[in-house]
Amino acid sequence: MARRDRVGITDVAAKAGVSVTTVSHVLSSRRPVSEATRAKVLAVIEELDYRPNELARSMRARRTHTVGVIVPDITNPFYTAAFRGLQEAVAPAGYHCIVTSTDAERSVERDVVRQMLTRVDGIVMSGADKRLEDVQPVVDAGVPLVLLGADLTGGFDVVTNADEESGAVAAEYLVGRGYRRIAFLSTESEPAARRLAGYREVVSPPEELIVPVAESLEGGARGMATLAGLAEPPDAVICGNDVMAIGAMYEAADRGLRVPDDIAVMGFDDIDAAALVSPRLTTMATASREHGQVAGEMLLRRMNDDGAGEPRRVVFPAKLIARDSA
Amino acid sequence: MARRDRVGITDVAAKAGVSVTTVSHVLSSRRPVSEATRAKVLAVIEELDYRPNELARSMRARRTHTVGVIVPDITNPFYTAAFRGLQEAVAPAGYHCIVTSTDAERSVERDVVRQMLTRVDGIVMSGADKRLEDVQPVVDAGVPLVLLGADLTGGFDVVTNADEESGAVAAEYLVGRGYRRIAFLSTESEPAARRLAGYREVVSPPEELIVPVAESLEGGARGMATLAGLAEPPDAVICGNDVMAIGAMYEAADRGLRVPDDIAVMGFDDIDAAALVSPRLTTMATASREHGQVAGEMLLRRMNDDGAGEPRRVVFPAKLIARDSA
DNA sequence: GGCGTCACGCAAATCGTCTTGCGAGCCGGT
DNA sequence: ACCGGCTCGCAAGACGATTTGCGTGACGCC
Repeated sequence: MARRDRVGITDVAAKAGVSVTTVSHVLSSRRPVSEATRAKVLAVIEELDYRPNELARSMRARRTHTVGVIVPDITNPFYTAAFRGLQEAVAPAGYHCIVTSTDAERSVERDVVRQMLTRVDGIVMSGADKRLEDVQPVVDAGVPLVLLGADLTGGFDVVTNADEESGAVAAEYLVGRGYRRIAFLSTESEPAARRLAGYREVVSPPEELIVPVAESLEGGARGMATLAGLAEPPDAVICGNDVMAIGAMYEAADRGLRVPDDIAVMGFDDIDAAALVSPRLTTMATASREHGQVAGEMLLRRMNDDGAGEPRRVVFPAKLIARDSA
Repeated sequence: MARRDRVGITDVAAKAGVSVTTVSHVLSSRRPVSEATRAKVLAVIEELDYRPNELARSMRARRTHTVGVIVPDITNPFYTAAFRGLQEAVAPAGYHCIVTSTDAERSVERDVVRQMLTRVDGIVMSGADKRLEDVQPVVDAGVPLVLLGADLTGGFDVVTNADEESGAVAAEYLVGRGYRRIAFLSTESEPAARRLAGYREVVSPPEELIVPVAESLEGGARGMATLAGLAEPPDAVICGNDVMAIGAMYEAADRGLRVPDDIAVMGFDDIDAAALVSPRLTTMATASREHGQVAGEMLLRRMNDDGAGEPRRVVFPAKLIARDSA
């Protein structure tokens, strides 16, 4: 590929008429350098557009100024926003991010982690269905780790969402608005299960009002159909996430049901589309960006202020976004 | 941080009772090794969970198996999907991705590029408003580059979208459906300008039908308001992107205008919400994921099959997603 | 016994930078 | 003339692996 011969520290030294030692010391301030030579060296560095080879530096210093980020699906807005926040937190400290989307494949994830271990200073793993065995290799390697969106306990920090509380808040909100028969469209995913649990604590519903569906637009629609067919249909429904909620609203519209007059609909996540559908969807937001930000800050601490210390756990509180659908 | 003492190649050699040379050779197959010792070495590697230090390897080999990705905003679904495609293309070849979201800040971008140059084998830069001067440093450094979403010419590959054609196709579609007065809500952005140009070639509209607005939900709404107030209002409107189109539909609904009966609405991008609003939005899709995939493949070629050769240019054709709003 | 092949070890060089002990000039002060 | 500070050069060692020329036993074959 004939990568153009990079200018090295020796080139700078030669051109500036000093030794590499001195150039290095100008850069690191590890030894005093006279103002005159410092200026000279900096001028040459500027002129030659010299950038120290980060690889060599990393090798010597045993730190790469890089953090590894593992997400199940970067296409999912939650992870995207979290990554954004994470980067905002670590970039000012000079850290880059290696990102890998694993499709939630455990084998892929394992390989990626192994590869990463020798090239990053810390790792952020995300995904609601993480197990201890998935993250153990990182802990064993002594690499700082922050878990995002899952809630495990081990030698690492955790930042997650108050899903259960969130489910409860949603239910309470509906109760407060006067709804009496509140249904829940649930799925098998971890967060949905916790949201369901929170809802249960508030309303103790008859089992027929809890309908398991697929985590999709169609799933939501089918759930709404099932509920509408009940002998005694609900007057409100909480859906495992916003996409399902939107699907449910469609089905309601198809059946001539008015939202929220005939049936109220709530979702979770506050995706972009939630504010764009009509009626605008009332939902429980997740502070995804803040998740990432906090994860980044925690990781920085572990990587710099020398990471020992108790594992920490940050849980983001539920946040209601009241709009028109409930 | 007391990173646990990593096992090195010497540890493996010692435990296997062979020399580092041999261990290295079973890994690289650069010299023949007897089946017996190869097995022994591999067993020890497994047992010790040895992973060669990628940094040292990269340094020696002068290649990092890492590509740098620069996007204006990773939160934007277009770039997210493109990144997904990119990763799908390069991961099988053993490449990682360093991703940085620059907020389209030129200064940030410049710094990031400089940092990246010493640690990646290739770079993908994206953003519609790239200028030659932004990418020149990469070319100068002799690092393979692929530009995504912008259309410049230089010593690098380009993959972009047929925005102009896309605008023309949208206009033709409306004409074909019998619409006669077709308006356009435009913004200052590059892609929007090209889409507008395509539309102009098809309909040669009176100037009053081209209304410049802000690139947002509100912008779309205001644009619709303006058009509705015209002495002779349009019967269709093409919006610079889907978000504006959705805003326009809202305003139409507020004014009692039925879409598409009273006025048809089209957008660009095919964002998630486009399929979720009602009526479902007819729009021109961008094959974002494919953009990334192709970019990845092009970059791989440059990095491996030894990159010389004519710069290549891939333009994705327009793709109409016909739904209910037009 | 001579010779060729195999399989492997040894040791040195490389990648580009940082770190450090040991001096060596130089200058000013006494 | 001596001494203490400064400023800087020299040279060697690390970081952890890859690569290679040169040997050297072992073994088999003629």
